[in-house]
Amino acid sequence: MNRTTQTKRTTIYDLAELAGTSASAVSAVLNGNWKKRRISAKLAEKITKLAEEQGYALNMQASVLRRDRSKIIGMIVPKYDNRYFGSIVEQFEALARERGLFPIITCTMRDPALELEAARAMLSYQVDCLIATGATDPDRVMELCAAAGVRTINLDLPGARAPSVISDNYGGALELTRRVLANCEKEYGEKTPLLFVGGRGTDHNTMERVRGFRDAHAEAGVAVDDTLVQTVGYAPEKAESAMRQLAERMSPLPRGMFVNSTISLEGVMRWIRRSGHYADRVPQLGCFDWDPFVAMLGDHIEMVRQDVPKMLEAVFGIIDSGDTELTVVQIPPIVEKMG
Amino acid sequence: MNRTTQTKRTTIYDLAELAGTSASAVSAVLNGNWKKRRISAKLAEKITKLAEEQGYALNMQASVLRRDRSKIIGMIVPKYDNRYFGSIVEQFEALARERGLFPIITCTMRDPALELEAARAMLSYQVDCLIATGATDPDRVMELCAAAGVRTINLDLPGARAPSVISDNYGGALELTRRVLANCEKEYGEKTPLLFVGGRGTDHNTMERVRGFRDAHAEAGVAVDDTLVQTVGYAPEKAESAMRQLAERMSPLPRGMFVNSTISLEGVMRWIRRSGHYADRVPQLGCFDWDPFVAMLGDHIEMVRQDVPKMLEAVFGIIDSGDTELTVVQIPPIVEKMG
DNA sequence: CATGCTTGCTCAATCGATGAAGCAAGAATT
DNA sequence: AATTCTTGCTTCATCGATTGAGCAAGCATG
Repeated sequence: MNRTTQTKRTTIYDLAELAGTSASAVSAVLNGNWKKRRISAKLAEKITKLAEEQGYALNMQASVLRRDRSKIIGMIVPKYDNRYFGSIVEQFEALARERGLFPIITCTMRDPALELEAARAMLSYQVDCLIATGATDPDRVMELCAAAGVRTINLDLPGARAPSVISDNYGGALELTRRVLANCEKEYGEKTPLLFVGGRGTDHNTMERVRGFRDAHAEAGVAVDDTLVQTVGYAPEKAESAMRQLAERMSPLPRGMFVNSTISLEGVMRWIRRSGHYADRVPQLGCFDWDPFVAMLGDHIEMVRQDVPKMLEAVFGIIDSGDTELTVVQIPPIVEKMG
Repeated sequence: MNRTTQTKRTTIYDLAELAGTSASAVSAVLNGNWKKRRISAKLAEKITKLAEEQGYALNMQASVLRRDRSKIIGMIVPKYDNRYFGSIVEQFEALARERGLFPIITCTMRDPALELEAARAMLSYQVDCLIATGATDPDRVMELCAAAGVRTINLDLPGARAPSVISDNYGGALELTRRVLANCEKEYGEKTPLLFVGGRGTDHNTMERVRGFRDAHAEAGVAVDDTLVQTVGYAPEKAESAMRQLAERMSPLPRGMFVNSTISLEGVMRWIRRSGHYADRVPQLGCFDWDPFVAMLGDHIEMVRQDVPKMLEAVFGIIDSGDTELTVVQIPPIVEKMG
């Protein structure tokens, strides 16, 4: 049968027959430990050449089944619609590959049920390790994995039962709020409280950012009413409708805002443009997360950029060291200069 | 040993022993064809309950090894740093999961070598089908896959040897150019040629877009000099330096531009802001690709949004039908209204 | 010349799931 | 009573790679 139209793939048994040797020798040569198995260089070369000629490709399913470690590393991630998660995934793939690990990623659309289903699927594929990024219920994921003897690391959002790598949300929010407050004062000559929009009131990051937001206000001697904290979810639509409702109940609207993610900012900006509420004077904005085009939107926006390279180095640092301590590593985000 | 601290995973043999039955029966029950195998409902229920209790998870490596089809579907994708590829990946995952397929995705960073390496890795994992998205050398990928009897579908960029689903690049570019030309005329009262920036001069999409760009100019009776077509690559830095160099050689600069992707636009916008060249009057822009924040950048930007949902429906349509015809399906992109 | 060591391999069990083939017990048919 | 059919399982080979154990030939040592 012609090699290019074959339907059966070449296996080590095929190569063994062609080389007039055993499958065992072929396996040893192709997975690199032929020296340890005392295969002669001559035979090794012959087999290698044959494998190349025949377009042999290892069957990972068979290989993983036999080995104790799969060298597959999984990640679940909420969405691919923003630069933050996009760069997390890019970095993750690069660092995994560097270590000879095969990365598989699943996007959960922020759906807790999908999160667990995805984790289960990854366990079925025998991942050695699972990174839960921005998981709504990291501890539940961790539990599933623990039952299968698979380690977990939380990224972006911390969990109580596995090592976590997150941004210094409090610190970033504190600094961001300070800057926006300062911009407001410069622009309007008075100290007024900002509005906090976006994020889930129940997630750790949002709570920490709200804490930073409040503390920066306290520092400046500005009181923050509870209605000014609108943790209505991340989706643009939710931020948009929160703004709409707020505008009905409050006048004048706050001079500035702390928007919790670019994705919420999308909704806020849409509302600002459509409603015309800030037509006379643009609000001073702060956004927790970075996007190149947001940075170009004007000189009234400050941004915090989470330090994705450092975060992923920390994650792989934990993986490499085999650490299982329940540490929470906090990586300082970068507060971008305006303009 | 306690179930929660175990290191060995539960297998069908463990369940068989606990249920006092055979592994074969357990397998039949758990993969759903116990009716066909004439297992009694009573035993089925018992096994199902046991599996649940023991937190049994199928070992996919073993299962795939035995079956003829893996139900794994692969995709290679250039980058995750823009909305277009982000939504492609999100849609891909969703549609794959809908069909009971397990999606694995690899990002190639636009590196041709990584592209092939990634394809090889996916073949090792026995993918049933591989989607090559925006591949620099789709035919080489296709060749690799064909040798393993795996079907390929090209997405975004067409290949000569596998079915392809792409945008109607010519039509989109034609309409986009028309609009930007019209905006320029409205704004400046005269018909002048636009600048085309970004993309690779060798890739099909860019060539088609340039063709649309030229034809729209011809329609309007405007001549396009070759120096006005700067297909210098997609990266922001490349677009930026192309602008810098152009500004040294050309004065006045074009009134408007056709920017070939948001990622190139990032560089163009950066240059515009830094150089101050368009400080007096902003250029009229057209961008082939959509981004929510770009849409907010001002009323001088027109955008073409590729119809990702339709494109992926087309891809899965081909997969579902088992088609192998060398068709190129062209999906019309959506030309967004300004503002 | 017997013994032990080294070199260069092969054999066969194994990983976990799958499914064709087969078998035993009871029910239905002739 | 003998036969066929049906039900409800079990047995066992198989997928492809891995690896501990073992074996034969060649060489060195006492």
